[in-house]
Amino acid sequence: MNAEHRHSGSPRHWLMKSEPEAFSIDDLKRKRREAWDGVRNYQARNFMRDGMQPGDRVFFYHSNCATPGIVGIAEVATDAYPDPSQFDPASRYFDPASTRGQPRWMLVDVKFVRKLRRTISLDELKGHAALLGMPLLRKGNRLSVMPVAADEWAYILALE
DNA sequence: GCCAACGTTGGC
DNA sequence: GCCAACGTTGGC
Repeated sequence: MNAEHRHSGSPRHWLMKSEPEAFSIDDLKRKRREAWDGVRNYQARNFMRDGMQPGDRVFFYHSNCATPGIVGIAEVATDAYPDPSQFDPASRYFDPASTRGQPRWMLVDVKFVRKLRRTISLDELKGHAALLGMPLLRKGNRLSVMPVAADEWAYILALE
């Protein structure tokens, strides 16, 4: 994806993973809005930097927990900007190779939209042939930010 | 807690 | 530029 694809067409859809022990959908609900810091994977960064625009919808996914799955909906609230944590030596996300002049890591703010009425678990998603093309379901996938096709988005919402 | 899968790093 | 070693992710 590149700059010429930005701001064209209808809003895109995304999926963002978070470990609920670190930051859950309930945390987002309480705070209303959050800077999605700590992404240190280039592909995930590129989706935020080059693909996301304010108003895009996001599936909030709980990973590394008892029942991994989609638990809510958020919305992209900003364009991408430098992740402040990369400049903070006290942060676990500090990156000594990054400079303010040439920041390596970008993020967006996301805001809470709603919780799903129930968790749509990873296990359940795997049971739908229509969804098997999702990067989320690819074996060994470790991306924490990924696109969701419009038809997959609608299909999943219809499961709720 | 285990470990497969993957991305990154660094020696050469 | 190769690739082994290492660290991390995340399901189970």
